[in-house]
Amino acid sequence: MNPVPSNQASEPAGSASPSFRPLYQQIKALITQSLQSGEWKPGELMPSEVELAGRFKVSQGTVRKAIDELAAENLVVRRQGKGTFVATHAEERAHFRFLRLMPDEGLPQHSDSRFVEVKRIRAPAEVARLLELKSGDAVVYIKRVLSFEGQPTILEELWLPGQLFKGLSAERLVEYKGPMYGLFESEFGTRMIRATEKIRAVTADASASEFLKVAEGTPLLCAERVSFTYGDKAVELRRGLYSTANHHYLSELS
Amino acid sequence: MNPVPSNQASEPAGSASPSFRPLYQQIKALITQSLQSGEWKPGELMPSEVELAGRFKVSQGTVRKAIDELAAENLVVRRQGKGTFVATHAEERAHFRFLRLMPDEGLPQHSDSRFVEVKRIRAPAEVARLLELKSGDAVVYIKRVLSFEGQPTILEELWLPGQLFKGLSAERLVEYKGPMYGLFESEFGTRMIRATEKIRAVTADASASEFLKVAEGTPLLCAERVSFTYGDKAVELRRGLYSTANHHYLSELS
DNA sequence: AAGTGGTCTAGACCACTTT
DNA sequence: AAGTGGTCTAGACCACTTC
Repeated sequence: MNPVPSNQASEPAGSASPSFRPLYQQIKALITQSLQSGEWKPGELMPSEVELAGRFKVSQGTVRKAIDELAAENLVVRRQGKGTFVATHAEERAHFRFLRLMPDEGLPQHSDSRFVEVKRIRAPAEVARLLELKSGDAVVYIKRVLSFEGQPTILEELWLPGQLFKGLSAERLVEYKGPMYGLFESEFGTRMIRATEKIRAVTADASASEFLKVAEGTPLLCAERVSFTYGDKAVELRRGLYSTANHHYLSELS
Repeated sequence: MNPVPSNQASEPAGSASPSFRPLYQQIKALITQSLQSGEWKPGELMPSEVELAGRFKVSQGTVRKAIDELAAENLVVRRQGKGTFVATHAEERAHFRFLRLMPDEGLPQHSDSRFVEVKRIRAPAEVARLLELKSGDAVVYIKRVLSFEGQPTILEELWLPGQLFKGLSAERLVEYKGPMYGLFESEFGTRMIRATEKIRAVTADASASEFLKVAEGTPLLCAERVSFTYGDKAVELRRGLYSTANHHYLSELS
């Protein structure tokens, strides 16, 4: 009667540890695989819960619990009456998902991006370490300045694995409208789903003072971000210098 | 047959808006009320799901979904086989819940706290605004230095509503072991459940340089935290200066 | 009217803890 | 053995969207 595959049967005999994996977790892993493989692309409508339940031979409630967790992790988006969609960075509401710098007064504004440098280099040791590459592997290096309402506010450097971003050029970056993560997702099939940032206080050196139009020695936030795609694979290193004269970094603790 | 109170019937006739409130949300609100009123105290075992289902005349599944959300918000903690417990700050794992400053190398360490000043004052205008008090209302002011492995790292000022923290004294603070939130919860019945921090970069002034043993002009993180208890009521303002020579502020983006 | 996600119920069984 | 939370199922109905 019960179509559930035995949890115990498939475990190695010697496994003394908690060898129990709920069915909905297994379903979640299968759905994640389909997302990663591109069976359903960002922005697209996924099969309905009923359909997935049929495919996996489980009840709708079990599929539901799996999708609930994927929605909580922002991998998919549910819309009542319409269906479940693959999350995408090419959406208005996604623009500020990874940007925690907020204006002291008023609502978040869109930024203008000015690219200072785009080139391919060999990964320095520290970049290679954080991106889990071999030292000397090819990486794309990008340097840009972000301005809010005409005020230069962020000086940012990025390093991306060269292997994943083969056709990435300055021209393509300049002509693309919207956040870079949208471009990465649509043109290079790499979707960022999570990131961690380490933040420190530093002072502006000559270069930073010039790009951000602040005095040398001005205190700045330094945010070092590592972004991950499916399977917790690191695919971006970003180091930003934030001017906090009229902005602050917002952190919600819960 | 259905014990569910009608969602529509009790609505005002003219209500054109989305006047629908799922049953589990109503149950969640009722449970939250009991938490807030102290019917079950921090650290205590709550009634079982079956018992609550009986009390509220709903199915166990509905109670379960309510508690699921409370657990996700860290208001309660579930333990399989034992029961559901009211969350508490007087626990090892809660110590680092609101502290995002991590050592660059090694695991998080416990801090030593040295109190510089504890007094009652009238709330300055800005403090009153952030704590939603009237300007001039009594507040408790605390200033302290936190050290990790002997190194002074955080210079912190706190403002607490005087009304809620009547017996709070320097002696009580010094003799209490563990995080301040544990003291607030056990002695003053005020439990912090959420906070927001705004972070900026500043430079050390004469006072900060003395307390943190750094040169004047050293860049520091300035974190301004407002903490909330049940009902999104602000009950603490905290302003910390963090030395980021050997530490960083960790932010998870998801 | 039909299809989707969202809620609610009732009952069975499992994993874990305590008695 | 008894009690707790955790999983899974099956079916009903609701709210929302589209046809």
